[in-house]
Amino acid sequence: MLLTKSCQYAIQAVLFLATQPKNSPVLQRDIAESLDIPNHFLGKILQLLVRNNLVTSQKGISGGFSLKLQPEEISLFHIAEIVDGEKFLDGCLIGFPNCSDENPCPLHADWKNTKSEIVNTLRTKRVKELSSDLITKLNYLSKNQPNDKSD
Amino acid sequence: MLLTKSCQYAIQAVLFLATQPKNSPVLQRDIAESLDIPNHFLGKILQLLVRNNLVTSQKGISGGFSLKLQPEEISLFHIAEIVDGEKFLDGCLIGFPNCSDENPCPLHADWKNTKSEIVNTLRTKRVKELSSDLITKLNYLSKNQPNDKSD
DNA sequence: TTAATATCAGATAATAAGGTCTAAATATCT
DNA sequence: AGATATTTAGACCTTATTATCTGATATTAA
Repeated sequence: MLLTKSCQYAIQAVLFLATQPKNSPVLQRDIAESLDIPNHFLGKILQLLVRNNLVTSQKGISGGFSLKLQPEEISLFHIAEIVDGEKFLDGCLIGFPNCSDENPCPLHADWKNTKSEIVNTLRTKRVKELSSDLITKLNYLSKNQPNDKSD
Repeated sequence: MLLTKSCQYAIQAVLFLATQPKNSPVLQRDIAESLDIPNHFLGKILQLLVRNNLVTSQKGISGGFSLKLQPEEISLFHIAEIVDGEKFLDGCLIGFPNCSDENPCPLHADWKNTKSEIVNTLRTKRVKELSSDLITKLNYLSKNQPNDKSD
């Protein structure tokens, strides 16, 4: 898996927030149910996003989460860096220690190339244009698998 | 991590076997020490390769492991399928359930494209041409980090 | 004041990675 | 032929990491 579950959930949650009307915080529970993510696991992830200024939170009645940055400012790479760490795409494909430009493994050049394409995709894709696509998906989910994992 | 450690070790081991003279089995211990792989973990992986007819083993004195197929017949994809499972590259980048061509997540098309490139690389790269590159790497390793993890 | 909500520490479960030990096979030596 | 040392095979155990759950605390709108 290229991205951890935490990271996948984070991306999903941010995209989801972007589909919701701004200025009206969304409950963690609603996010979890809509996306079929374990509720409390999502909580931890959202806290991380809050601490990193991607999302704001509001406690108490009519509280919840909403995006802090504009959807066109947030790239998927941004989210991945926060959740999976800055070097989430570093490392040698076949696990050689000390694999580098100077001491490349037999696949170094190819993998480096592929990685830069992936990074490019993640940097280019921003929440704004992705979130609209998400709505279709959510409709599908709500029709085909009623969520029942939350409490 | 795209490939599990087991898979990375498997690829390293197969490449290493390809650098050794055919018809003279290589000891598991020697493979482990040369590549700095935990010896007994490697054992398990080699057994898997044997069961899948990629490698042959010979017990007893002057026994060891050697390639069963020709180095030009073995692609990295072949190894990855055996160790990480046939669907090691399936699945949605951001973890949507039911992500498919019919019900794509917002990144489906891009990720599908990237995956097919990765598959293409892994299918194209065969042990023959990669193993010679490996020798350079091994020389570097032997100079810079004497291996001491084996028993 | 209260109910609703996020926050946070910590426990538990699942999976990946690695280790220990014994059995089975086999070339070599006598 | 039989004993022996060497080596792979395999069952089982431990550790590390990731994923998930539980419950108590802090905050805040009503």
